[in-house]
Amino acid sequence: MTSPRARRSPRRTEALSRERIVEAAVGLLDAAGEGGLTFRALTERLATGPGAIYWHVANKGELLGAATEAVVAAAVATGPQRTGRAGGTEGAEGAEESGGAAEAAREGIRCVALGLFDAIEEHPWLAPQLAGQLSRNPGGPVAPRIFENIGRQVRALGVPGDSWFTATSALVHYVLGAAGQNAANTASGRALGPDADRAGFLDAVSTAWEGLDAEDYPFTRAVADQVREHDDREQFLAGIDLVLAGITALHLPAGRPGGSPEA
Amino acid sequence: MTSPRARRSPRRTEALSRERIVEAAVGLLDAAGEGGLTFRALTERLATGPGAIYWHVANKGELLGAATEAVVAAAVATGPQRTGRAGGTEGAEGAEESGGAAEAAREGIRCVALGLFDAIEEHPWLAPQLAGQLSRNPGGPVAPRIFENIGRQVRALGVPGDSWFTATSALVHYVLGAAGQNAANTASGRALGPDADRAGFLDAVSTAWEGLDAEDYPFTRAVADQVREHDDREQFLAGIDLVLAGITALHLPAGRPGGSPEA
DNA sequence: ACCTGAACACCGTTCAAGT
DNA sequence: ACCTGAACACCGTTCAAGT
Repeated sequence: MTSPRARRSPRRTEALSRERIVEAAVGLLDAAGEGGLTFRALTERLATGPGAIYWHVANKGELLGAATEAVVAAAVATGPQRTGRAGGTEGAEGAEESGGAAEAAREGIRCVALGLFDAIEEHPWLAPQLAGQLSRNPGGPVAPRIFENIGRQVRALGVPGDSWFTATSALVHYVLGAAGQNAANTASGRALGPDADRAGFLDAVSTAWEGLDAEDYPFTRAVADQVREHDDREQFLAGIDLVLAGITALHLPAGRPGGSPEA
Repeated sequence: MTSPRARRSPRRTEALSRERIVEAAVGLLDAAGEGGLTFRALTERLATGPGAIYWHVANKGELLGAATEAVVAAAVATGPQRTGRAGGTEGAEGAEESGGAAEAAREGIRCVALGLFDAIEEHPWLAPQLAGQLSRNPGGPVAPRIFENIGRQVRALGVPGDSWFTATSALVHYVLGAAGQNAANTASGRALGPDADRAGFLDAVSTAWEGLDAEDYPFTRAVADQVREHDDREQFLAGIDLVLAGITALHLPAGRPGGSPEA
């Protein structure tokens, strides 16, 4: 209007684009959760009006979907190179020793799963997004992306073709369920206070479970102390291994390429 | 009317209570999804003002939590008596034959899981609720209720105590992940049109997956037709059995009380 | 084509006031 | 104690109007 030059807004020009909008949306979601994503906060952050955003994006739902897709794509892309304990299996392609390829596939599954786990923990708003409206647009690329990455490793494991869908679905469902639950936990932990970050929250849950009615909740009470001491990632991987063991037992031919000694 | 004899007075008196409010909330959620729960719709349905509702309920979040708890409680309570294929194992308590108790425990797990599965399918708004803010109030009774019901059967299975938490967590996570994903699917199916109820939606997903890039999504494309033909409940139970097989392989003593002949 | 910004309908929540 | 209902701040979305 008045002066197209030099206004004290740090990023006045820069040209608005769908990519920049999605980027800003992810930033708002990370900073303040699902409630933090607002068209008004977005217009302020991007120094525009709502109409400009609606030119690039149909509505809030599509924006949430695009943010979800962006984060998931980044997560499964960088998954294999993570710094966590699930690295160092680059011999997967050439491995031909009995069970070597299968074990590499198992490591690959753990990698993809951990990538999603970390992404959901880093962006807790992802969990309900994936759980509640992932398939709002079934043609959308986020469901196939997860499915493809895990499914390839299932195939490499040696699972026969008619069990691919069952085995892959089970893994994906476990990953989404576990990671989602975990995100809910970390989110609540933050809400309790930034200092009592994680241990404090687990302690609160554990104490609450110990205080349950002894007659109605004997099992939950008995397990309460295991809640206090468990490690999230470790527990998550233990669950993955449980599903993998089930796949090995039910879907792998008797040759058990898993590498475990015959018993 | 004002007469106490009056049969079904849709509104008027009836005395407002927290229970009646939660009941109405579930009705609105079932009818129109999460967006259907509105204080204005609630006031109209209950013939009151918003202040009356706020007298019994702190805010919308608490109302959603109460609705979730009510539905989950009903689901796990009626689970064992369902009409589905997972009934008829009332001999669990007295069974002493080798493996009989363990197999009964497995059936019990399938029952509880199917109860939750059906509840989420019947109330699709439950899925993000359970995934995203189940542990918003960790002392709340919904997480322990699910955990307790599955955990007891895990104990009955013969899993040693120090694996209870791992095994039960894996089962719960799978159930929540699978049921949540399924609810998203059915919800999208309804959105596509009431006539193309379920098969039409699966067909759409299958076709979309077949149309994916051949180089980026070879596995997903190869599995597309299995998507079209699969049955939700069957697939869900197959996943349960996968996790159960993993628990048997990793956490059950060598005596394998599962009933399978020794090998 | 891309952007502006006032305006609209609707939402959760509050609160002085009633019984 | 329990309920009423106007009012408030905020939200997603639209659209005539500008460049």
